[in-house]
Amino acid sequence: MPELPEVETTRRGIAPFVTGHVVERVVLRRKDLRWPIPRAISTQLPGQRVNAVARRAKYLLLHTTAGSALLHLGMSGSLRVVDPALAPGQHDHYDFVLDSGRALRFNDPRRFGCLLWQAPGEVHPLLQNLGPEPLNDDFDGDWLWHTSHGRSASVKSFLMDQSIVVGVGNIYASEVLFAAGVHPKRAAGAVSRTRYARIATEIRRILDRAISRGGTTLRDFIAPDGAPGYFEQELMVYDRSSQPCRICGTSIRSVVIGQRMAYWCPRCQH
DNA sequence: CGACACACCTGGATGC
DNA sequence: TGCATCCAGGTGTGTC
Repeated sequence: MPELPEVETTRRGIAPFVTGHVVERVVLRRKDLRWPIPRAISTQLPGQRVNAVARRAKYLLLHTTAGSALLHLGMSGSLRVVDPALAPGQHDHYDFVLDSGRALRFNDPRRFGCLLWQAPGEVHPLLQNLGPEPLNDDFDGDWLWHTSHGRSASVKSFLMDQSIVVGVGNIYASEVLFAAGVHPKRAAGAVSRTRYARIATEIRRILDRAISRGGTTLRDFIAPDGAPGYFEQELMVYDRSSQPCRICGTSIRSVVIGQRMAYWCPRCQH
């Protein structure tokens, strides 16, 4: 489900209810999600005050002085702030019960998400091989251009590789390449420096815009307050197979690239 | 290293 | 209505 805009929407939604509060209790209704939930979540986290709710790539971090809880939403995960007395649903896998009398509750039908622990001063292995944050200043077209040198894989797969740049998933990869006028199947190493500058600009613009719209809701994404994301209304190509291009009217096409569906306009993209 | 297929899991949509 | 099939926003792992 969530790409960077949905994770950032989630972060902003929970932060006011979590930051500065003590996690009084952790309720685990399963012992594992994608991976086993480490003991530290039960032994270290309770009693700790959350100093900040941060995001790195598509991971959320709840920082405390004892360490940080590392959360990933996977494909179908979502977080909500609830009354802990509210009966949990079938896929509500854990709660962090706060001293405010509220609870942060995680729901994830497919269980591709994870809940892990990062000790103070350490960087979790899952965070060690990540590329730059696309909304930070150290990311630009020249980084993409240099990194793409000699790569034969498609530019769409390249942009979705989290070691190249983080946060761009299947929806926004198609949207970015449409906006930049680049065919998704083009070899990453065959895209010009000028065109990468445009791609970098569009990544920033589209992710920013999607965040301001509360993300994209296609099937089941909800913000912590229960609101859907409104960027779906602004999608130019994603999930619009055989519908007219919003720019030129040509029928939008789809093709599988790297096991994922890609969408593009045959007239606007080359 | 890079490229790629596969795995994990459930639920909704579709087709017969 | 029931059942089979396919598809879905992510990403680590194994193989070549």
